[in-house]
Amino acid sequence: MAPVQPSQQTLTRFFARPAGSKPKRQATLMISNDNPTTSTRPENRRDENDSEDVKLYKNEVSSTPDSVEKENGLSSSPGQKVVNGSPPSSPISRTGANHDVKGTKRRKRMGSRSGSSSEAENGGLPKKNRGNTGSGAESKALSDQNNDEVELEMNRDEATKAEVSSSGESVEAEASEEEPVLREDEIKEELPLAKKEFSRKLKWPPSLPVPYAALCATFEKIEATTKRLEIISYCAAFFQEVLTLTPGSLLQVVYLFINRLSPDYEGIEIGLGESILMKAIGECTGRSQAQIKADYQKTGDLGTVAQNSRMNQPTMFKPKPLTVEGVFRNLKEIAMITGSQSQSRKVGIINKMLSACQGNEAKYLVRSLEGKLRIHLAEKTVLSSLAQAVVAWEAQKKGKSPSPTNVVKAEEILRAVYSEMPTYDMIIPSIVKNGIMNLRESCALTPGVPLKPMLAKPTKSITEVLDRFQDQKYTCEYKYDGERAQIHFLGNGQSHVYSRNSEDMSAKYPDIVSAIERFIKPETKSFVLDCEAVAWDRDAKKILPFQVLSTRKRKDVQEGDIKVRVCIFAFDMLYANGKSLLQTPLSERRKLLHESFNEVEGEFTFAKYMDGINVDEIQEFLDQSVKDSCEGLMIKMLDGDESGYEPSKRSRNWLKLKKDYLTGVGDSLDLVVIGAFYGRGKRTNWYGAFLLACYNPDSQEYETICKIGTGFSEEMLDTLYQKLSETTTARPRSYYSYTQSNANAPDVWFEPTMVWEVLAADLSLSPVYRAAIAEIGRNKGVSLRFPRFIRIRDDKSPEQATTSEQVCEFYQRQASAAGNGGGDDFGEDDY
DNA sequence: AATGTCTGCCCC
DNA sequence: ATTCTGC
DNA sequence: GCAGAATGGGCAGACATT
Repeated sequence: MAPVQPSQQTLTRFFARPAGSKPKRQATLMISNDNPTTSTRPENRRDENDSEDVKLYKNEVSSTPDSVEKENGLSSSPGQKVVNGSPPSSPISRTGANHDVKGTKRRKRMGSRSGSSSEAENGGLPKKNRGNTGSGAESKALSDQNNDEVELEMNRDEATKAEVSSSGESVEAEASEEEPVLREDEIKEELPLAKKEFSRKLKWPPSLPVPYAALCATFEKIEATTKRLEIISYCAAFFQEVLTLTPGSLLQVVYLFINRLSPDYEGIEIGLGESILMKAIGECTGRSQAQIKADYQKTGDLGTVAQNSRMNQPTMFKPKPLTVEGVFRNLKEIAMITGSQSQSRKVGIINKMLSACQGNEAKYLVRSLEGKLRIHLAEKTVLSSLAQAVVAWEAQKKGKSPSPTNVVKAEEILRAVYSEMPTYDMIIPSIVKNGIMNLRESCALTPGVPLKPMLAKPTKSITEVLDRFQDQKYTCEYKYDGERAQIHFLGNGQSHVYSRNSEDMSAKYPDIVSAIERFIKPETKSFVLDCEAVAWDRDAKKILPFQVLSTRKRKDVQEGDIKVRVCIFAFDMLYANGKSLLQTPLSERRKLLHESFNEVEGEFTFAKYMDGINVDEIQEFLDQSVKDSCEGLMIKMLDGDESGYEPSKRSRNWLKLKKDYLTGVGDSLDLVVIGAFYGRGKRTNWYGAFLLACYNPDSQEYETICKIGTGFSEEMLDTLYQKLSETTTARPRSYYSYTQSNANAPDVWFEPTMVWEVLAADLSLSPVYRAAIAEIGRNKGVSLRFPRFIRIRDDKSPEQATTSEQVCEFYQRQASAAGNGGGDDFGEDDY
């Protein structure tokens, strides 16, 4: 909400870096090994990276020699052992390091958890940590002094002000309109200051290509904090710089920030993942796959692996520094390569880029290729930042200061426009040309461009639903278990089907595309519908499970070859005959929907619904929905301001109620932990997921049933690592039944010691898991859909875990509950 | 031609 | 998909 | 409550390998 944020919060509140964030862990690691002074290295490290980047393009792209010498001096200053932004590769053994990290982390965590109840006795640990990390702020100031004395003065100045403004911030965020004066101040003073910091470090000559290093330096800054306002300020400052110096590159810059190559519906994909990336890194650096893999395990980040191993390859010629344009072009080229040898050609391009990387560029390049930037910044934040940057830029052109009112307005406009037309290819040129305030005129909801679908919040009980909707009018609809389908009809006879993620599925559903006109009443000329496409058995005239739908072909589907038929269940209408209906209340949208189409059984029907009902009726409707092969209910506000269609918002205006959300209702199993996978990102140095099994008393074997990776608090993950790492075995026990050929094998195997309660939405027939494989009798085991951890069952031994027979019963019961008459009868041909 | 591996703003 | 976490 | 980032099963497709 707050349109402008004091960037200098960084300086005064550095110590408040949240627990569990990556930098914190690094700091913690070092605290445990070094004295307090050296524990400030992470801050130094970042500064140093910055200076490296500055050197990069100041020396090689252009020539503003101003602070280069000073910064060189800083880079070579003693005591800065971390050169390339990696955590210090600790001399102690991995195990030892883990113990230190986890020990410290755990104490801190528990301390902060119990903080309110026993502040006095536990407060010491977190405070100690804070103190140590907090000295980062001092050290930051110190290095800035080396760096640039003038800025030090500014920082101190800012720091004082930040104390004031940040203390008023929480109040202001909630009552944003009451203090416009303060905001005005902030705008005038602080935005330019944030900008100034970047100008000094990240300037490039006007109209020359944007150095990739400048973008990566911004990523680095962003990654170092979790404060959203701070992130936005870095992001916005960089965008503004791009607008000022090289406006033509803003589109590519934004694409790199959101880690995409084009609008989703164009379907341009990088088409390479972890495996090939590891191969590329190995090839480029002359290191073995085993080494790469070990590094990956240790750092939890392929980007860091690439950055650390990059230097090993001697280069004869110093490659030209990377530019945003060049990197973007190469990424797109990689995405376009297809056919035989395509993978090695992709690797070739990657290697060329990697050897041109300097400083932290390799890290972010690899993360871009992976498709995960992991810097706590994604679409929504980029949107806010973009709005701020544009307002500041537009004001700057007129020699004025940006007004906070305009910032708020611009953010609103941009958000609304983006959700209706999520296409930066249209939005950014329009902004640059016509200004952000006029954006609505050029970009609005248009059939042919998919909009972000409205999402629903999970609800834990019927009571919660009633609490939310109180005495207001609401409606309950069946939640069908299929695939979201946004159907567009352009009026020229053309139609398209888009998925929940705005992928163009028209090629997967030629049957829908050709049939849609039969369902339209004559007066309906153009529309956008929100629907669920559900697998449909035409003979039995009933809904088929999601697993059947997913076997449909996706490409080059000929209508005659279609094996899995679908029925469309329409539940909303977003656009009709040239008019957007997003602001229209649901009751009217639904009325319009029903007036505009004819139902055809088994092909096109309206979602079943029931309006304005009480608890018992909801319960009954919920049960009925499950009997009718649905997942549960959607509950939606029917009238008033809150009943509009809000694209991309998982708003409280739509709730979803599924039987497994209700405590004590879903399928709950007690399963044995027999293996684990190392975690990545924020789960580095922990297990990120586990392999579970049920028990078969007949064979006395543990049969794998699923992996599990959600439902754990960080504290629990820590505990689990400590407990389970002591039960590892070199090989799987002989009495474990699992699929061997598969790459599904865990990183570590355990002895069977622990039982967990696990919740699932459904049971599925699995190609890889072995649970109840004999009982089912189709040479397929059973697995769980949407498994999540509930709790440890200390009261159960592994032999008391859920048995294969019980798993089989669960599976059969589910099939009959769905009205399948005692056994599911789908897909028998396959077994 | 059969089989194996990897990938997906995949779908959920 | 579900879930947890910092803001 | 939002936004982001961990993680699940399982499918068709695309390539690589045999």
